[in-house]
Amino acid sequence: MSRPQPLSGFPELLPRQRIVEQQVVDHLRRAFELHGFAGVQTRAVESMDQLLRKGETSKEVYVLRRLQAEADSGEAGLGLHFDLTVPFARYVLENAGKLQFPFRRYQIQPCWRGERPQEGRFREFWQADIDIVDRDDLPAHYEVEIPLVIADALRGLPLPPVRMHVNNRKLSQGFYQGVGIGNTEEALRIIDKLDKIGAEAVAKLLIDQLDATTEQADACLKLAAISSTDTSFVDEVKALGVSDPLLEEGLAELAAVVEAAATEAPGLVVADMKIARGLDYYTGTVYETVMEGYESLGSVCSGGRYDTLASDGKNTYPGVGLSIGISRILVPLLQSGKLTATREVPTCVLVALADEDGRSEANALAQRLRSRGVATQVSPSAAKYGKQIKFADKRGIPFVLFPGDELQMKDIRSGEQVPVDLDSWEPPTEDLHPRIVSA
RNA sequence: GUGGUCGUAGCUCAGCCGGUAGAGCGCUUGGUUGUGGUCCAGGAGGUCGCGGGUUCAAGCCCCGUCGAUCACCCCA
Repeated sequence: MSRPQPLSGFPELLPRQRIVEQQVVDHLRRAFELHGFAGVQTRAVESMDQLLRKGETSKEVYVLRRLQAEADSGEAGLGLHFDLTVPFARYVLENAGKLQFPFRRYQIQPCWRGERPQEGRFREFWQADIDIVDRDDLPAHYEVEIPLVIADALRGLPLPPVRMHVNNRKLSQGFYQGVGIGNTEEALRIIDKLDKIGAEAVAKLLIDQLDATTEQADACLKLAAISSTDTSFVDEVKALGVSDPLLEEGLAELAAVVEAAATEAPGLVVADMKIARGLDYYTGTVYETVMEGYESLGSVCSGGRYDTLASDGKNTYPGVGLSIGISRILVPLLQSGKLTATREVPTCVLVALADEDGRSEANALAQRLRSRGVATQVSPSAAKYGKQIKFADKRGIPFVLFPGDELQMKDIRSGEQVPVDLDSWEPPTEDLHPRIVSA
């Protein structure tokens, strides 16, 4: 068979699926802009040292190579970006003099990682990222605002409900140092495995790798077990009897996030003390989001606060951000048929053709509709009307316009056909553009 | 990157102990001489993912490869 096969991890959508993706992107973009975020695009490519700057986190980076390059040419190594946060940090430093701070931006672009693909996990995928960065100091209220923007953006999309698990690294690390554990970063990484390997294995790791006592490990696990949809977690943590200034700070910041979310986006956020995040540049609030019924996909929207990701030595630009995994969310829903579009073309009206001589007249009719924003195309041939209707039906085009002395518009779903005044006719709002529908 | 499972028509799948392929849906033509969807009758479409091997004979067995998926890893 000479038919080309797909490339592993590089999903391509059919027109009907792409319509869904486009509308999701449009919706997110509108929502971000309503919150005052400016759009930014960065190049696909970053220098390797930039990409690996923050990373012992051995990300699988796709490296760029020129075909004609000399084997030993000392070219600056280039690679495709694996997220939008690292390029953005670079962008902020590069343009710091031209940006106004605090700077809020959204960025919706593909990312690449050379990992082994799985369901919801690809080598090329789209992320929608929002961040707010400031110079030197970033007020904590932005850690409250960012998840609310995401909640607002996700609202109105026909997706399964999501729940955002939130923690604060100050809280966890403060707690760990409060109980006397030295390497709090490593403790976080170990706690992060809790869901996967279980409490006993985590305790063993804490004891073996960090020389924690049984009591210390036990305290860490007790902390990790705490979660609540309101601020009651604060008392639960305090009841563990650990005191530490950093812990207090983290508790207050997390309480602020949870409290605001509980009123502005009820049901969205849950404080969850076992959320740690593997990435090491997070310094405050951290977020992970799961989609109901699709927990196996992992987090579909993650992020957090980073104080030192962008720093040129003189100035630091602390920020907080969240990335929506557009491909991770959409591709599984599209492939399983849970999500689709009302049609596979933008066309709202098909102008039927009685005979080929009528084509220029039909073109003129189509243009009158287009001038008022109604997507219209003319029938490909003057086949029997039954065939022309079928042409529209197969694509999901809702209306067929019949030419003649009296113009008639047929809604091919209901079969209803009525005379129309073309210069005043408009389709029902829900038919003007394709819509996303969940099955 | 490591390991497991799977790969037959556009789609979903059947195919016995190896004997050179079948169904449903879809597509197409006609019944229906400009109005589709239902119904009826016909038709087209497969080098069995690809390459090699074993065999008189391979969709079926073996090896490799590509793709899908799962676990590890990591994360959107």
